[in-house]
Amino acid sequence: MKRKWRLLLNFRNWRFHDSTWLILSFTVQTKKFVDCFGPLNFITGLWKASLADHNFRQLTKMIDTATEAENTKTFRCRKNSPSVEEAGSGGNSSGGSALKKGPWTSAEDAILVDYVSKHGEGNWNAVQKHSGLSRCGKSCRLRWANHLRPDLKKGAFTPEEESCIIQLHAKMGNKWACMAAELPGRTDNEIKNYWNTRIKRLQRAGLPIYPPETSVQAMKECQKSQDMGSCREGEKNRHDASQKNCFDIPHEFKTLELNQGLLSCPHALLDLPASSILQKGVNSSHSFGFMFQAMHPQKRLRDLETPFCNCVGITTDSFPSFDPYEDDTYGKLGRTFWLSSPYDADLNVNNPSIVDVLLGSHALINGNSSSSEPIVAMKSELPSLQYSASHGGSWPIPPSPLPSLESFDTSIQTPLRDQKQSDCPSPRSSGLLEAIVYESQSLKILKNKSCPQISETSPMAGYTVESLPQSIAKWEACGDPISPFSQSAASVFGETLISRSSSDEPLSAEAMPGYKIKPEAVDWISLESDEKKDISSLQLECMRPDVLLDSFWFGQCIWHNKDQFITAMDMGQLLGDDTNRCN
DNA sequence: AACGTCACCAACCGCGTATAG
DNA sequence: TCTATACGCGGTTGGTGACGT
Repeated sequence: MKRKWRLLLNFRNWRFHDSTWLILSFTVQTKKFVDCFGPLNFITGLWKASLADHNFRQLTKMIDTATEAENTKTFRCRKNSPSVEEAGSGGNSSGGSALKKGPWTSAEDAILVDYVSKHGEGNWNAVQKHSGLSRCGKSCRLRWANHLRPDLKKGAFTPEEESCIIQLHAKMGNKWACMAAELPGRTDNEIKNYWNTRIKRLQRAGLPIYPPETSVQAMKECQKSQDMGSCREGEKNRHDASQKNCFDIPHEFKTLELNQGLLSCPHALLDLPASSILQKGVNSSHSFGFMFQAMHPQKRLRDLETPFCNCVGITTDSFPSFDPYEDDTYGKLGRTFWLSSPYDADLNVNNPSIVDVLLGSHALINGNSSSSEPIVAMKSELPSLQYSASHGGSWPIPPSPLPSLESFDTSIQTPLRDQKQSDCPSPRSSGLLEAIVYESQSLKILKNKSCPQISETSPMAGYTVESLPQSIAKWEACGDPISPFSQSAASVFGETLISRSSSDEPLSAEAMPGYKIKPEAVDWISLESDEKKDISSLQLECMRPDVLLDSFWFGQCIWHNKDQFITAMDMGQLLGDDTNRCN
């Protein structure tokens, strides 16, 4: 039995090395194990089979006692890799040399609650020292703030809260903490998670992030403050405010301020800031709410037919009204999809100026972008297929390969509008390129037109109710698989964002955190010679049925790192033996 | 039943800021 | 003024269960 513990010990130490981490990349469901070892992943089935609960603690105790010296040595070795150290810390080491990570146990919660009730909040690093919790102060604070605080409100957000969050986000942007302050009992993390989830949902559905009412309201507030002179007080002040007063106006709205002319043109609010998409990425919660979410292919069109009618009913005097919070995702597409796709080519053909206006984007003028926005990510999300595909069609061809976004401001100013478009404007590309093209057009327009002019020349007022649906119908009738509807920018973005990491870049250890392919020979070398013998001798037993069964579970290990096969088998052997013993 | 996908959530990490020495 | 430390915030990751295929 002693030998087995030693083998397990070796295994435990091994896990502290990056190269062996994968060995333990299994799911743990045995709570006791988690409680004792922390988030150390293990093989549930094997563990359950091999160790009864009653001797579980005994096992861990033995391991800790017997390996104290080795652990000390190991920790010293791991000192250069804090993350690994923390990740590997079982949480039961004494002296605070290792901090536990991962899910909190009820026991830890109790300790923390007890500590805070006695000492109050704050001084979180002292918690570890005085309470014996093997958690860093950061973790303690987070746990308390997000879960243990007595004033926390549990459960799903109420519709009122959701409404509030949307409005707050329209005003504040990603100031989660500030938003949480406005929502008693809710945490910034909660709100953030909610928002991110919601954003994903809306983007998948191709719906605007903000309901129009919220957007308009935020803009009104902005304009109001502008009228009061506060806006004009300077961007500097506003920037300061964004840092301090928690009532920052998202720069999308700031941009609107910059385009004062547009503010006087309500329908200009219908702008699609495709550039904001491009600048920020679709995951950006700062992405402007008015953004036309590109429609998904035909199947969505039917759902949207009615809303399109609603959409075209928009006049310069009114916005379509609806209850933006009727459901959580504006799931009733028909109700909420109040703006048409900007990639409706027929729109462009038949009513080019409509597109001009629809796409005329204040965001284009917005050279600023939140520091928190994933610009870089967005840059890399540009699907290369878009450009190459565009060559084959009559869609406006960019004068150069799809520019990087560093130069995007320049590229979108390219007067592509002057380029002749064919009568059959089916783009041979998906939405992103159109977005770029359209944005370039609209930028030029915005640069050349003042807002009143836009207002006067706006086709919105003269836009017929039939036009949009008809345009869509044409696309549907054409059945053009590569029509703008067949692959929208949004879908491209979304899909690309989701899949990119696995498809766009060659896999490498660096690109795959946690997947350190190269084994560390030191693990094996560092074993005592008698331990090697143990392992070697155990290999001879590998043909035993129970061992084979166990080894099956280590398939991942074998696959990822065949050099560590022995260790995996060793572990399987160990557990197999334990099974025998316990049974 | 197995598998894949997605939504949700908890927790971690890095960075910036505030504060004390 | 500089440095170290504590804290807070926002972005991101990883686990898990539900659901669909």
